[in-house]
Amino acid sequence: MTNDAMKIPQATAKRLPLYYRFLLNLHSSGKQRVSSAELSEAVKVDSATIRRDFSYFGALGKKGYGYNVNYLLTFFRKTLDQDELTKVALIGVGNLGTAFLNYNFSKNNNTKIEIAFDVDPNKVNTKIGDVAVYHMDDLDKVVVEEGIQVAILTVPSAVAQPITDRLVQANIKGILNFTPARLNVPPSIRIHHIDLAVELQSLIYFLKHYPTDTETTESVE
Amino acid sequence: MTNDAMKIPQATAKRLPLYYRFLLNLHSSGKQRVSSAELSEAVKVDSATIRRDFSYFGALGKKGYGYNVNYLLTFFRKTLDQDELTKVALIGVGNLGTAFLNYNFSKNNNTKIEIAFDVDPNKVNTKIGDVAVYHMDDLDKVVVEEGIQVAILTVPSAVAQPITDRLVQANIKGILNFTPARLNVPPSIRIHHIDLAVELQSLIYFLKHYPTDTETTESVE
DNA sequence: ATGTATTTGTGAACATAGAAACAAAGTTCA
DNA sequence: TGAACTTTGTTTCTATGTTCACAAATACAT
Repeated sequence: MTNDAMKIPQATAKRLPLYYRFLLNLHSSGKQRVSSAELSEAVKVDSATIRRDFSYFGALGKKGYGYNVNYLLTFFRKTLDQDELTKVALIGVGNLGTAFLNYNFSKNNNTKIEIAFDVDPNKVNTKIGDVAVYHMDDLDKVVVEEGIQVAILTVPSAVAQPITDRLVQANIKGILNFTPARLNVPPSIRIHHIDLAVELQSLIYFLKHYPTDTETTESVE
Repeated sequence: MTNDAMKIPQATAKRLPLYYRFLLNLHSSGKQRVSSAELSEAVKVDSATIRRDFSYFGALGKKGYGYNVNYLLTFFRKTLDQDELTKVALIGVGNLGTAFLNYNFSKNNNTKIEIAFDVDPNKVNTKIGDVAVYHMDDLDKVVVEEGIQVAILTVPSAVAQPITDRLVQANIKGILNFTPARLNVPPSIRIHHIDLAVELQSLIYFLKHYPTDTETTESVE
């Protein structure tokens, strides 16, 4: 296991892909250098936070100058991609799953959805956005054979746990869970939950209970 | 603006919808009482954290007994729903947007997607999962007329900012942004970003750099 | 060359979140 | 009733994350 970046704060790690994407944008628009202030404007993260984030990797910038876009880009490419490609499978080719398959991941990074699984006979043995769809029955076998390490779970919540159990058996390392179910997995497996209903509800809760700037100050438009 | 829950930590606020959903599950399975330990098992949140979260709202439980499911449920319904319904519009009826329209939000809570917008003539003037699709040209007018307060943004990133500007003009209060774009909005508007590519990339980063329990300790099964 | 402008990298202060641990209160059962 | 058990609510501690503020280093203009 690579130890060089072991103690980088999780909050920082979550921002890295974001920085990377905006650096790509800057690069393709021909920009040679960028300051933490400019980057801050683009990604909406405090400039001090950006400098702090970058500093975990050493001194990447130059005082009085800023950061060299190409250098940063190369550096983060190495850091994020970590040489080898991670194989991802998508489980459940419904609307949400299809959205993922059409999303062009590999364009900006080395992440690539290798295979998809579903039970629908109309989808099995077709290709959606360049990705072959297998039958769910073959999940265990194919995941092992292909050495899939990450699964995106976009299945009905009723089957989320049983399918997760099979993924665990098939030696998966991480799951991106879009179902509302809270999955039981051994502690060696990492799960990120993205719960669409919760996201919407909590946004609404914030709107109602946490007045934003202009509402707190006396003037109300 | 309701001030009673003003200083509840954001982390707590984000967990409320989750608690609410699991309480609904418990209720429909006939359970009368529940302890923080049981709830912890179900939602995968430390029981002390759950008790702490609940305590912000006062003493909702009984020592030696736990929490009354019905009472909690009623309490959270009031807290989350805040009486009046929040009107939500979905902008962009692609795969991701369609996933939202078919997702049965109103089943578990009062959140309801009222209208959708798209530019595709095949979709305009149809209904998808019970929600009418309008043409994007009518966005400004309809949003104002209907008093829409929240928008779910599932459009191509190229048009994200211009559409956001129109939403701001139309007096929207909050945006759930699924595009990779970081939107410019006045500070009075709250935006939650959900960036699918970033989620996937950061999961992979964590897998590679943050060994989980069983990998750190010597035994590996 | 010299002086002024920038802009980084980081020490220190502050803010937020999570978890352990336990007294106090209530429950349960004989 | 009273003793043993349960479980909350909160105090305290620790960890994590963010921001300020500024010295040090470099760039740039004249």
